[in-house]
Amino acid sequence: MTSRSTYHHGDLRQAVLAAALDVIAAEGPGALSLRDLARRAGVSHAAPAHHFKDRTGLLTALAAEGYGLLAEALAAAPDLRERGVRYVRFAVEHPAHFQVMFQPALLRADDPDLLAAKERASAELRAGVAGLTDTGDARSAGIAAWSLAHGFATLLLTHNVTGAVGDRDPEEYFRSLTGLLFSGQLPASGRQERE
Amino acid sequence: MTSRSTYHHGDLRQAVLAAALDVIAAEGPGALSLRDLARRAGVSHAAPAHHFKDRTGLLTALAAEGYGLLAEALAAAPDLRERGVRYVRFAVEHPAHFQVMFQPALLRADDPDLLAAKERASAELRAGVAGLTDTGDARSAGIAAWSLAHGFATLLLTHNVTGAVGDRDPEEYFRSLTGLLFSGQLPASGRQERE
DNA sequence: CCCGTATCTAGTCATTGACAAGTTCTGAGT
DNA sequence: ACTCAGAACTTGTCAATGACTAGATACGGG
Repeated sequence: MTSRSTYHHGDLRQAVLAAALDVIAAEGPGALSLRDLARRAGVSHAAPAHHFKDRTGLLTALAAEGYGLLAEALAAAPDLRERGVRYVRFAVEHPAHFQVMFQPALLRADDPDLLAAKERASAELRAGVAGLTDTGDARSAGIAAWSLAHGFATLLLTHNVTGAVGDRDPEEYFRSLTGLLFSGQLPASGRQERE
Repeated sequence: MTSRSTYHHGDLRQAVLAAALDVIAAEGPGALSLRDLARRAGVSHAAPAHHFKDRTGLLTALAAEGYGLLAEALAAAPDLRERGVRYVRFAVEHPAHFQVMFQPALLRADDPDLLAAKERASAELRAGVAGLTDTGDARSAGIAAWSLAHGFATLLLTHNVTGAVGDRDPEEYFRSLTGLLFSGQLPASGRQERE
């Protein structure tokens, strides 16, 4: 990709997005440099700006893409637990997207594409608890489930549970976690001594 | 703080840390600039570097401070649920610390102070599930509880549950979430239709 | 074939992080 | 009280970056 015979790159937008994902996954969003991405794509230093306006624009495009992928990943899940598993799988398979999606400070919050994609993903999340309305507060139930999946995914990506998960498949581990929770093994309100 | 009669600032380290917390809470870690912090403290542009080596050093110091504060906040909680509530409270009251603590890419992972503080906080987290060993896998139970609290805290700080929480106290809302979970209101494995 | 426009290049400026070298102050030891 | 080693801070500098502007090139509809 370093040399290029034609004046036009052909698919610079996708090339930059792909390179950005690599950089973010490896070194985080802070290490992202438009000029570096331009070099990787073999174009001049200002070329990426034409597609994304600025750094924030690029990150916003990535986040929107991420929400779209998440919506796809969650679609047609058989039940709530499986939806959680897919949420975790998404985070593991798309760590760069996931990171950017949940750092509002990096994004243009009012971007139309971002809002639309976010709404699609949000609808999928809500669909996961749509059938639980009569057993309690569906919205709260959804937030509880989302918190569990999101927290596990985040801790996973920040290397805070690597020891416990070990060689096990993270998705499988998460499945067992949900089993643990809903079987009542965790007496959250039970008193206990300070060790 | 803009003018200063003495050659030495007196407490530049603390001044820079405090200013950094303001910036991060308002605009995220990416907006952090050592030179800007120097200006706010009324010192020359290179003064902060003497205390923190570089940008990563500053962020690492903040993260270490954060883990110390978290360990304090969790200490002597009466039960697991209350420990979760305090975890959420910590995130709400120290959003800048919380953000930095869970972005490994920003930190020097092998920093001794960071590791020590992290270990203290980790010990407090483990203590929360120390009494549950006979009811199941204590480590997994701990990770489940941590995931729930961490996920809710993260979603809260990223403005992803503001609508649901509304005017309610986030801590109180989280308390009710744990109640929902452990009362078996959430049939995670129950089949359900696609809406 | 022509021209409007999308795509990309080249040049520039202010800002930043990092480093080096020099200056001012503090305080421990005698 | 004196010295001096080192901590705290300043000044100067360099390469890299984001953002902007103006201009060159190529594509595609009419």
